[in-house]
Amino acid sequence: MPIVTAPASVETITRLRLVVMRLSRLLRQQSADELSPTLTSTLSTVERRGPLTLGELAAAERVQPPSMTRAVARLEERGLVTRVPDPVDRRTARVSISAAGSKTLTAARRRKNAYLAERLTTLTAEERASLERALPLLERLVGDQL
Amino acid sequence: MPIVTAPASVETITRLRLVVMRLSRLLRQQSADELSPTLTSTLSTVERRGPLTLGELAAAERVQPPSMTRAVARLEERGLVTRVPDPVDRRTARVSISAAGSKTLTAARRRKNAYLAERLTTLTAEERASLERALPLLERLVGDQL
DNA sequence: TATTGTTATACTCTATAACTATA
DNA sequence: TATAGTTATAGAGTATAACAATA
Repeated sequence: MPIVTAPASVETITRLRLVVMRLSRLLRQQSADELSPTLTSTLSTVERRGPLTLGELAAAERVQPPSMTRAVARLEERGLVTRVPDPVDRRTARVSISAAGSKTLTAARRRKNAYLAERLTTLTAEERASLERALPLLERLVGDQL
Repeated sequence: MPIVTAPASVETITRLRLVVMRLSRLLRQQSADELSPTLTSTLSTVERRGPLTLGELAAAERVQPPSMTRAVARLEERGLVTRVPDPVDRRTARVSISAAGSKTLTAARRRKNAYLAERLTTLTAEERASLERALPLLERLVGDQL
């Protein structure tokens, strides 16, 4: 471990930005037919963190409330989430995943993962381990709390 | 190098997908006022790989030709790239970065990097090193050829 | 008044399909 | 005919501003 904590280099940062944008584009294209990355991410958060208000969801997904209104409306149309009005504060409702939502998410995950998994086979086991070690760091970068 | 190459776990792949989408969203938001991630990425490719035809650019950025037509048109409007018609094949032209384009890219890089760099300060030097090791692997995942 | 969420509107990015110009 | 690129069109995702309902 180095003693001096040099800041990340300009080149590293630039490459990180570019590779993230390109990878996200690839993932978005790949999922054209199914649940979009945006809806998948939202549905995953609903599944993982239980019933949430729209505002909490927007904060978790780091989008503005109108964007989340739209995303939840789509998920609801497709029967993947339900909204239960808060009995105390009638301005809000809790969004929960439905049985169909869980099922859809599982199936979507399988297909989406298959695509990435196929690309990951080009890496050695050691390289994949290296990638796994970097994963929590990326998550901290986006402020992901498990 | 290990003998057995265990496949990446479902959980790892899922997390990789989600974190990439969230990070890309964060980066896109952050650059609302300046050069968008799409234009930045395109301009970076033009800078790095020299004069390219529109088709070559589309392939490099992994978008369809109409998307690239649009991106290049925007960059051209803003004087960041130039198109030089191919003297032999008059259907095509070579796209090059302009002096203004280089200048803009450098400035954009500085601002965009500042944002990511700030977030990277929450990592230890060792963690940043870990992230740097993973970077080329992510690049291979998207098929980035330097 | 303040907060939560929605509606209205606009813009970027991307795609597919159909077309034009050139080879 | 085949290829390179463009135009037409559509849809997702996101934002800001203005609004409505409730606290």
